[in-house]
Amino acid sequence: MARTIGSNGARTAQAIRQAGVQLIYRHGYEAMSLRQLAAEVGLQSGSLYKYFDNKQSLLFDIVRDHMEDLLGKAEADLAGVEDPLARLKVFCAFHLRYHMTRLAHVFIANMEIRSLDEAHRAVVVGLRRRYEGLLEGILRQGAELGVFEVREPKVATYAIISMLTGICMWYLPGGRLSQDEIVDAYTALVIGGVTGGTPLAESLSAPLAPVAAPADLPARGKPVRKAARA
Amino acid sequence: MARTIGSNGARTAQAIRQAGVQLIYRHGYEAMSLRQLAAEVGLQSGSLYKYFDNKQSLLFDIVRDHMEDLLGKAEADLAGVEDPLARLKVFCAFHLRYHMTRLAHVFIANMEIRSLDEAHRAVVVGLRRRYEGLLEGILRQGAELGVFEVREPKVATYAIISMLTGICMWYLPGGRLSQDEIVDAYTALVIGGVTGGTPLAESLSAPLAPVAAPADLPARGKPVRKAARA
Amino acid sequence: MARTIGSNGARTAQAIRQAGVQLIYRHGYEAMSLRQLAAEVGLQSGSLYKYFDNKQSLLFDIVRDHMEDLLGKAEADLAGVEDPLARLKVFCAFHLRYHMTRLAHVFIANMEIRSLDEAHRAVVVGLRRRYEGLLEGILRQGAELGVFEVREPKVATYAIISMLTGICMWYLPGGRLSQDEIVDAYTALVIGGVTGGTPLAESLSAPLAPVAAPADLPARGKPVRKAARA
Amino acid sequence: MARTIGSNGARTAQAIRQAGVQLIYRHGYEAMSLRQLAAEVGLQSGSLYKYFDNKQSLLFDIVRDHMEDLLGKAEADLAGVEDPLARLKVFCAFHLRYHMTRLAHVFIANMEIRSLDEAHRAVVVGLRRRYEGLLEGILRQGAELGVFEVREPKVATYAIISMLTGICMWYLPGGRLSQDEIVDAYTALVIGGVTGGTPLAESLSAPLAPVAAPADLPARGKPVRKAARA
DNA sequence: GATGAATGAGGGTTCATTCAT
DNA sequence: AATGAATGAACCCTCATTCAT
Repeated sequence: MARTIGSNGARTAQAIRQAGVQLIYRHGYEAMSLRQLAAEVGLQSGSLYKYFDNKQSLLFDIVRDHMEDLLGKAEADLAGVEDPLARLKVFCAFHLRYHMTRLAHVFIANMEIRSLDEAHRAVVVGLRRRYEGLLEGILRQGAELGVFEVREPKVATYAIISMLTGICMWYLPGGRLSQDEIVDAYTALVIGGVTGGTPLAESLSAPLAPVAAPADLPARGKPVRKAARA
Repeated sequence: MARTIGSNGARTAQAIRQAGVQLIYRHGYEAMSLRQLAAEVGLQSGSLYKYFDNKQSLLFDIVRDHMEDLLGKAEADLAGVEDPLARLKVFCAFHLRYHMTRLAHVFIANMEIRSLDEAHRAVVVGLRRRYEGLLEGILRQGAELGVFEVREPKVATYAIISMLTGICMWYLPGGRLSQDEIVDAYTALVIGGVTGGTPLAESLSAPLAPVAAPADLPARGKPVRKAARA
Repeated sequence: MARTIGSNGARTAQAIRQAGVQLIYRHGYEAMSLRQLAAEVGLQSGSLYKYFDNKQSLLFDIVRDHMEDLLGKAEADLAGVEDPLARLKVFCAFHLRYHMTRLAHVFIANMEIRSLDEAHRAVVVGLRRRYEGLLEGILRQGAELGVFEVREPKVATYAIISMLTGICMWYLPGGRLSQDEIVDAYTALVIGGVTGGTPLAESLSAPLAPVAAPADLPARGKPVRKAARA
Repeated sequence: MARTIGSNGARTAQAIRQAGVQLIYRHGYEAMSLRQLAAEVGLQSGSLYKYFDNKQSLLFDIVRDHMEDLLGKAEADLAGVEDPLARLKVFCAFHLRYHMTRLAHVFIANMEIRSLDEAHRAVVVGLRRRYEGLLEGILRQGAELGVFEVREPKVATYAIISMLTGICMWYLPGGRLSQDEIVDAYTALVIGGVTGGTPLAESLSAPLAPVAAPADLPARGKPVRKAARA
């Protein structure tokens, strides 16, 4: 019944993960050095490699685990709710609360996708697609049932998720507004947006002049002479 | 009327700026190396220093110039429009078109603020505040006149700007939808959101269980042992 | 009793210090590159940073340690000697022997103070002041007791120390003269100087025309456009 | 009788020389950059090459000209003075006044010999030898005539020159002491030293323990793997 | 499970110098 | 006489990573 000393390993692994999340959150993946991380958990930097294969996989693990957690919890919250409007409210509330509770993870998952290499990014993008699919499904269902007025469910999905996720750019626990108030404020915007507030008489954008394209926007995706990531 | 063979300062400066924008857009500021940038414009990396003081100031110049341009053009577009609803439509259309036309600049300005050092970041954040102020003013004015139903103008401002700005995460020129269609879709969401679609019976978030806080979210702002940016 | 193959931290640290002293001695601090130093001890240049924080601190460590050693040993040699003349002889002998034995350190400590940054220089200058204080104390004591004839003890201190230290500009072990002979020769000059040889009839310098100041000597301390040292 | 505009060139050359002296004096030859120098005289750095072949030759010109000036003026001052004691006084006074008047040149000539390449250094060392020869001649002459008591004229020469030259390490115009007072103080030390003050009973250094040689002083002149300067 | 010495590549940056204009 | 664009080499330094112990 003796407690194995070795269980230390699991604790260290957890400490690394937590410190990694905080460091990436605060400085960015590229700007975080493994020396910093090691110092944070009281190790030599070389010792970190007992706990991950390389810096990249640390990021991937964090982001993947986060996305799976997000997806799983969202599905759990939506389970059993049938009505599209109710489902949308549940989704909004879940998304907001989750983001307010896990600022760091969420921030990383949104900002550091670019730092993932091809293969890892594909996995994460896939998970993200599935998560977006939840909302898109709700919007399509509601549109079919006539309760939502959404012309472009795909666009609306991106728009709503961007809006809700934006909370992690300004929210700080202990601010003036309670989480409930924030959820209400955001949800009102979403519900209003998809149930059509004041009807729009005609094309809103017609009379406006287009913005001229600047010179420095050549064909996107043009390859760089040397790959940025070895 | 002799044409200079290779060296034309102004042209080189412009080429550096454009290549810099593209490289930062595609790889991120931290991940872009000045050797890469120099290669892109056909120079030695040391020669770049004829055109900027250091890597940081290149980023700052790009972001500052962009923000001032954005702010100036927004104000120009709004000039003379009085009605809050009309102003809101103008704002949405302007913001979206601008973002669709300057994906790279916009993306950088949103993603790389973190890479700016203290002093530079303050300047950019100030410009951003002023830009947000435009929208917040519109929302407050509309709320006072009773045409908008917005409980928390600050939150609504953040929410709407996040939503509109999110377009630079997915939009690619030449897609299925025209810029007009995209503007319409987004604008409908915004207008609906602030004019209140279907009224919300009661607090929307009440019945939902709060998300448990994860272990790895200690007090934010905890100092890192060694500053990431010297 | 296993012998480590290659890596022995303490030994490497010592090797770096020694090679650093030699390289700075021979080429000067500014002219010595860390690549050179690394090559000298069989390392990659980056590996040196396990052993010091930066090039500047390597220099500082060398100079500070040297000055403390010098000061400590001088005080030890003088301990218990009371008579000013005897103390002066001890000081001369100590200083000369020390300098003949540690040419490189001494040379560095005298030539590279300028390469130390503000804070480090202050420390070293402080140590140097204390060392000079030893000699000045001896001269003042001797003057009070009437055994020395020294009008300006401060000037005499600088003069004597310059004279004695100058040995590191020409001395090479194995030369024609033994260390004893050299010590005797220098000490005779010092003792004669402060005990007053042939009395000086009148002001020695009066009849001589002053040297005209050259044009290139404006007010000293005029600031340089850009600081040499960041 | 019109003033040629081109005479500007000579003025610029002079300005460069003066600024160069000041910059090298204050920062050291290695630490001075040609950009700094160019800025000081209001030129582009490339334009400096109209006035010298390279950085090295700028230093050489400064040092050589200074040494020749020093030597010439010393010889002039000594001309016609026959008596060794008088000659010694003249030498001391000349040397001190010259050094107090040309701090920058003198400092450079003493500190930057190491920065001269082989061939240039040889020239300067030759001039320095000739200058030392003046003093050595005086000492030998005085010793032969019995007015000086100098066992090792070579050592005494080095010692005295080091002592006198040391003034440029601390002297600042406008200090407490006049140049006359300083000259007197130093000259008294020199004259006393060579005319033998209190006779030294026996070998002064005999009873003192030798200083142990440190480990970091291998054979001097050991070549460096790579030449410091290309 | 962890150390600590070391690597090798690459980072941003500065420099003396060249040369067409 | 001077500019200003550019070079190419070298600088100090940091990094992720490896591995014998």
